[in-house]
Amino acid sequence: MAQRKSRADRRMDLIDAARRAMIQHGAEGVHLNQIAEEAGLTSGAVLYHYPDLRDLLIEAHHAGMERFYEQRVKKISGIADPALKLITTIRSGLPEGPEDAGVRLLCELGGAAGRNRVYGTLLTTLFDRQVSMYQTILETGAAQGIFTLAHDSETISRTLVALEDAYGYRIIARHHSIGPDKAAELILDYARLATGHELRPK
Amino acid sequence: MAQRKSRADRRMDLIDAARRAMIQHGAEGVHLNQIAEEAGLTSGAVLYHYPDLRDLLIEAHHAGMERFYEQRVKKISGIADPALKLITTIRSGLPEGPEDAGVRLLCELGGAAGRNRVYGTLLTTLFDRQVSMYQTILETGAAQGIFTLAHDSETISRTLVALEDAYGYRIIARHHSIGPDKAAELILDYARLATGHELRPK
DNA sequence: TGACTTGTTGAACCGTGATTCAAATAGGTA
DNA sequence: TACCTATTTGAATCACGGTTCAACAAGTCA
Repeated sequence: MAQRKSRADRRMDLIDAARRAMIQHGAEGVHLNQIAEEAGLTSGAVLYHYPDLRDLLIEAHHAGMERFYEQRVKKISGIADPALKLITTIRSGLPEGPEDAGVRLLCELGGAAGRNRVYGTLLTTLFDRQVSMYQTILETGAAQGIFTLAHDSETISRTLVALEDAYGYRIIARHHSIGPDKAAELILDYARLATGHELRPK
Repeated sequence: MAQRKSRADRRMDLIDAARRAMIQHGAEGVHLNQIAEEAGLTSGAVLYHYPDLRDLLIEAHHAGMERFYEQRVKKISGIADPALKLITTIRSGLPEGPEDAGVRLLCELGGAAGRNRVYGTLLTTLFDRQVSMYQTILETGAAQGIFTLAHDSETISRTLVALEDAYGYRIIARHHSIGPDKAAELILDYARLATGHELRPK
């Protein structure tokens, strides 16, 4: 028998198992047994913790987004220079490659969001949070006279997040000439235009 | 009994039925019976024409993309002025609203493209074709001295298509403040920066 | 130690979807 | 008209996924 665990621990395991299963089989194509297998349990045990599987899937998506966002915040937390911060932030929004689990999970939701309001809200919220993150950086840089913004910070930030999203999809779909490096360069090209800063990492 | 049809006619019907069924139930969550019902046939009849359902789904996606692309080309075909052509093209790449069937179908593929090479290739091909479409417009405008391009035409075009894609997803997910009009305005803001043209429709 | 709680299994059951195929039917054709 | 072939149906079958639940195992606590 699989090791017995506390309710809280097991739920965390299951959320993680669901995340992995969804990446393999799709957010909507995933089956209870696949999640159970991924967690090393039987389907009954999964149902014991999540009588309604949809709740588990939503929690897994929520956790995936939270993790994605936190990782980004962490990567830029120690950086003071707005230019370097902007460069790092752009990079942190892109998948590391076609197999990047965090972004794969987010991409799974794009289609489902059209049919499922909860997923739509999750994605929308994540988008807005990322926009805020960029706005802070841009306005700090502008206040310091480092950036000369071509538009208001919200417009530029929305564009930056949109570009990350779209190139994320391209990378996941294995575009032959747009990988993480090329995508970062394309977004930086825009950022230069929008901030009037050359944005060269020292 | 449903009306008897020629092989070619029936296949067209089925492709359309599959398209509708996938929008309702997801590209991967769709079932044979749902497609059959949408086509007004029984599951057996569907299998008679498409012994492997995956072939039908791929053809349906392919047809959806073809239709989407052709509609865009058609909308801009009569326009001579590069600026107006650019504005119209941008608008034609966005869904008309959250229910827009063409874009919904494309969004369905985003996640699946990570797992399915065929879908990845389809999306990548569409992306590249749209980039070419923009390049033609930009270079015509530049040659006429109307546009002053801030980057090479490929970079700008990729950015434009990426923005369309990303805002398409936002609109489908029902973002509270980004609808078709706002999205078009955001993309135009970038296009102004990149072309040096004010891009005001007369 | 023994009762009690909680987590897990495994088997049984049920409904559903895919698949197969003989029979029925519509259209075309000689 | 009668035949021929392509298309469609409907029922039977099979496989599989979700759901339930009695039994069991592993902790917990008095």
